[in-house]
Amino acid sequence: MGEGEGEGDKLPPKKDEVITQESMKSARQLDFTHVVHPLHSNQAPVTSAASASSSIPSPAVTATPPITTSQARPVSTTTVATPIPPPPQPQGLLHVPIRHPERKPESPKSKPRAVGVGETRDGTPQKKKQCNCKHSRCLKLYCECFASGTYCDGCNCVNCFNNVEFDTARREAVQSVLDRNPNAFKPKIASSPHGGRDSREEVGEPVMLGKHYKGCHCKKSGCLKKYCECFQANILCSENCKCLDCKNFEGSEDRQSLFHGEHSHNVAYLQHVNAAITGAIGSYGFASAPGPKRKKGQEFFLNQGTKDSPTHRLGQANTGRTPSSKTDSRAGGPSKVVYRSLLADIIQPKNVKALCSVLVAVAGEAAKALTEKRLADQKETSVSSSVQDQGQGNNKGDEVEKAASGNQAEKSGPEDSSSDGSKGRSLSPDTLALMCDERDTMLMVATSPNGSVEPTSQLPNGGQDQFYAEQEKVVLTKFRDCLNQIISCGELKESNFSSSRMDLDTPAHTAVKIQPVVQQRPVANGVSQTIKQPSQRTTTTTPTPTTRLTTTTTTTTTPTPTPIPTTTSAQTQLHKTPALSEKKDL
DNA sequence: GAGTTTGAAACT
DNA sequence: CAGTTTCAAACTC
Repeated sequence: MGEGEGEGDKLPPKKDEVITQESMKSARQLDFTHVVHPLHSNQAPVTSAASASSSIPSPAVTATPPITTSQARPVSTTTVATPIPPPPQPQGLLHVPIRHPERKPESPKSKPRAVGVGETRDGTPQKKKQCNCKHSRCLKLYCECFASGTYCDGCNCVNCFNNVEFDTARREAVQSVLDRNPNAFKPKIASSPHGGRDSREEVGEPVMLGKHYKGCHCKKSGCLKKYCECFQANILCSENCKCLDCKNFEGSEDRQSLFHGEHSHNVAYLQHVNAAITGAIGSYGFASAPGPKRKKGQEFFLNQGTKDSPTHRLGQANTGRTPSSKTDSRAGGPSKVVYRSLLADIIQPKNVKALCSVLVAVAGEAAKALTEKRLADQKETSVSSSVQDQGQGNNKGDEVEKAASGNQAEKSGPEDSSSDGSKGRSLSPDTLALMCDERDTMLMVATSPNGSVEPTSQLPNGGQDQFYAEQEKVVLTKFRDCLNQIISCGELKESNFSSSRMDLDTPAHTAVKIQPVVQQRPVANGVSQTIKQPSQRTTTTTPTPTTRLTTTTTTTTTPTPTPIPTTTSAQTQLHKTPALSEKKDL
């Protein structure tokens, strides 16, 4: 192969790519009118208009995360600004997973590809894969960008037609593809036929996603490599698949060893764990969303990367895996492992944000209080020193303080300190860690007129570390309290879940019953507690806690319970915690 | 980074 | 619809 690539004129337009201006309809027209979406029922519940547009391969209307959300970013390529005026579309369309999500999770072992940054539905930055097409002009489904309905953006492709300049050709290609397969631009991974995952998740029901509507046809990969679309999408092979020697089924030892065995420390696994935890704070971790792209994510996952969507991967527990021959032959192993925290429906991103705000506010308060205290101490010190020893250096008070601090030896001077602080320690580490969106707020607090809260400018160097230490202590204490509240929340939910399971322990709820548990070990800081497993019928898969998880492992990853505490009530519960309610006071 | 393998997409 | 070819990603070395 390889012949004929190069300049576009060398590529004779194939019969399905000949551009006929007269007959050509706009991409939107094409996509909105004649495409039938039998799979729509498997997608997230959106309006009919949204469903129609969800298949539109034009970036202007696909509303895939990378396109729709990246406009705030300084992306300079032409693909971001779409010349096509986007048709009116429901907001819900923005949440339609990107097409071909199974392609998106970045393999930890794959080559480092040039990537752009997209965002998942919740705004989490996520890598957008970029194609390397050479012969398809990015106008065939071979091209991931084209297949996902997006323009190529910063890709490494050659002779790319998948951009604004060649929009006409692109539209024609779209039409051609749609003629062949009206579902070509639909997500190939169907969620539960019973409804969208969103609605299910809102009621706390386990999100069962993932069924390749065409199925894979793998022969040699055992469906345990990313060649397999199912595997890549973190889903199990289904009865739709026509694969040979499939190992991507529940209970597969190969598959389990891949995820939980000797590879338990690899990046993919960590992505799984992280995705699970991400889910605990409200992210869907939909791998696909290139997402999930936790996507993907991550990349589920895992992302993604991202095999970053455990829930996604395990999504077939009660969906579509109808008792087909394939299912029957494979089932029998342990039930599916759903990495989903009890807190998944409790902790929402806004809660995290609120927590950050609270902590930042606490930091500010602490800084203020400490500053006042310090100034008072300094007054006393200076007075006493002047009385007792006027002949000695006028820095003695500072020296004493330095000695008390015990860690200021290498301070070179106020300027250095200030500059150092601006680079590294102008804010305490915990504050920095919390400052994601609160940076402005924090700066405002720090520089408030009466506030004397700005330690860098108002405190002598000698006490800075101690100052920060004290501030840190206050903040971390508050953070610990908040985490304890969250843990209590989860325990409450868990206990409700456990009790309710007894009620639900009927054959009709078998799928729920068999969900196993992932139990997080308590973390070293002693804050978290060992969470009892609600079910003993489950296989315990204990992800190895990593340093990356140090903070978040204070929450427990447990199976998704039945919807006992609804999201609303759970959130209310969370908001009742002193820590979060304190924000109002502040 | 180059070459190979793989399976989906495209084609016949 | 089945078989073959093309293609690009995944993977290996």
